[in-house]
Amino acid sequence: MPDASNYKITFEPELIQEIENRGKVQKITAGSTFLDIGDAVRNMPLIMHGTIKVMRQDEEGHELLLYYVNPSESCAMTFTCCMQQYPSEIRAVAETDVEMILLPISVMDEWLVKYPTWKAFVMKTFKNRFDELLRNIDQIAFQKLDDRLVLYLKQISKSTGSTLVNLTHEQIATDLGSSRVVISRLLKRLENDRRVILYRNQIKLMASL
DNA sequence: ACATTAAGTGATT
DNA sequence: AATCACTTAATGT
Repeated sequence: MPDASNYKITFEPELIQEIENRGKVQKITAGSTFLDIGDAVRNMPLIMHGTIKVMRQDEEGHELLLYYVNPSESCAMTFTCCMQQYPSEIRAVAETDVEMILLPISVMDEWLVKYPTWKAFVMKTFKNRFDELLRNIDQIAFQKLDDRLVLYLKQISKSTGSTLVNLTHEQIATDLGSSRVVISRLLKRLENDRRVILYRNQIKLMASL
């Protein structure tokens, strides 16, 4: 039986019970795609451990990082897709090894009226994601790429709890929807300003960042 | 020693 | 800021 105790603060005991009764545990390994663009959404994931990376892709196959889904969260996009059975607009890839509880989408409607905390949870994930997307739009529209890069690096280091970021310039570029050359140049400038130190496959963030 | 992959750089659009 | 073309550096076999 799944253990939903992660969510004790969020949900009332009866709801925790229901989640544990009706949910199934699924583990996915780092790097595997758990939902691709066009796939049908059949389950509502509740993340227990790990991080899922949600991204979008344009016609030429360029990827753009949308957001991360962390433990005690669910994906706002799956709400919108699964309620009306629309195919997924996004791709979700396990950033780390991930453990989650899958809930049948049929419980959505039912719980929405039955459990106030469930409704609050759904609304909160919507609001959080919406706020974040707005911020991202601001960034893309109004901010220069170097600011975005700095923010990106800070976010990574915050979520890994380390000042060492183990990514290639190439990977960063695809996340930010840019090209490797550009990222390399920006990073070089940051290094000249003593805000980072560059290694192969690794970037050390300095306190001055 | 050689091949492969990551990163650096000038020139062009 | 993106792309091309090329160089240099690091790493694996």
